[in-house]
Amino acid sequence: MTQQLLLTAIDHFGKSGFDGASTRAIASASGTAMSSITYHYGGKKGLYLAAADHIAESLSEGLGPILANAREHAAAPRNQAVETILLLLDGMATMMLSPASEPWARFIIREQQQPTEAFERLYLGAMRDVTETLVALVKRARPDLDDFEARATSIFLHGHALTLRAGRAAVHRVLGYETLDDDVCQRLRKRLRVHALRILTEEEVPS
Amino acid sequence: MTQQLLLTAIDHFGKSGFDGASTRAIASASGTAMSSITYHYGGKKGLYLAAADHIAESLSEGLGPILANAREHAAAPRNQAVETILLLLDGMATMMLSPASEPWARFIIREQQQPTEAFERLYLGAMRDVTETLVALVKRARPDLDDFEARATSIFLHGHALTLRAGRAAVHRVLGYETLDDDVCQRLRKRLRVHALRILTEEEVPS
DNA sequence: GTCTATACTACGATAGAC
DNA sequence: GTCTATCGTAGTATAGAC
Repeated sequence: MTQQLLLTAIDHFGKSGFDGASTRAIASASGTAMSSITYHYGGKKGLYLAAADHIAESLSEGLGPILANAREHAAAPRNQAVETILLLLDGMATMMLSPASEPWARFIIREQQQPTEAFERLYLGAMRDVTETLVALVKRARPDLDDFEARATSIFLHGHALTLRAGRAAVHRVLGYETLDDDVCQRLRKRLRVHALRILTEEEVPS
Repeated sequence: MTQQLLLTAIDHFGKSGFDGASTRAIASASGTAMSSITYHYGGKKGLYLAAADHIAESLSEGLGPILANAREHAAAPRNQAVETILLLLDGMATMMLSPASEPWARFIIREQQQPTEAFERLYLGAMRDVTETLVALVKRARPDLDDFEARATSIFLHGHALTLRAGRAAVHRVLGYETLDDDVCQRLRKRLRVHALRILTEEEVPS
């Protein structure tokens, strides 16, 4: 039951924000009484933070295999580092394109605009692993970049995947599709791969 | 007074969403009575839509000169098209990095996750001009791409600027800065330019 | 542990004074 | 055009039955 309460909470908080979501509605949609939120989580804020923790856990689990693989190649030779980054980015893009990510991505994006204690938990619990792994790989793939440039590059690479969620409504409009079917998703991922490859390939030094 | 009401509304709706924001708080922060919202906008929903319209107008005005320049170069030769795109992207990045964009960007990002009638107004009133101009320029810069590829490329290029707002909290963490000063912003824009340039340069065909 | 009942606060809308 | 006053509704929290 507490599991269902968490899933419903992520959905409602993501859609309406902390203030906009109502504990009555969350409890009702979870098939229980509102007072069970008080019993299990101590109140609305406790439920909100528990929802953030649950997202962090799911995220870590979802990217777990890819992240483990990426960490193994943290000291890999350059071409292998590039390929590892492409794999990681494709995993992130696949998540962002999946309908399953809609509820928790909404929650995270909302927290990004106005971070609270919940963002701290999201970042330390799951996001930091991803970003720091990505930065390490970028440094491996592009040893010519300094620390800032490598971090900025990581942000923009990560941003390719993020855009597919954060700008979803615009993506639909620009492509002219009301839904993104498997074929479209695959073509978007292909394009993302091409972009990343070009960004990760060191510039030829002109004579 | 109705101007102040709109600005406050954008801020409150952006932060708390439609449900979470309260007309009492908006009116109070604007130095007027709640009933003036009913008088001027017919109610909470009317104020929300008026806020979206106001954002669309501001956005159009803000990017106006750059967009006008971009449209002039819609049929420009390739190198010029690339340079025009870089200019447009830099303008968008500068907006996204500016503290002034925080309130309305929050509003738009929220609408992107769960579009309502307000997104329709934002898109048709301002965003479509930007995206369609960008798509036309990308086709000019990369005639080797088909329609879908050009649109996907436009989305990801646009995404570079979007990421600076939508993932702002993560940007702070990854870079290790609590605020983005002028120097950091300039280096981020420089990096964005490098990425865009690489993406817009046609691949050499390997023998 | 899960429910119902209730206390208290804040919401949006509206009527009416000025 | 802007204010105050008020109505009905819905919010969170809490107490207490079972």
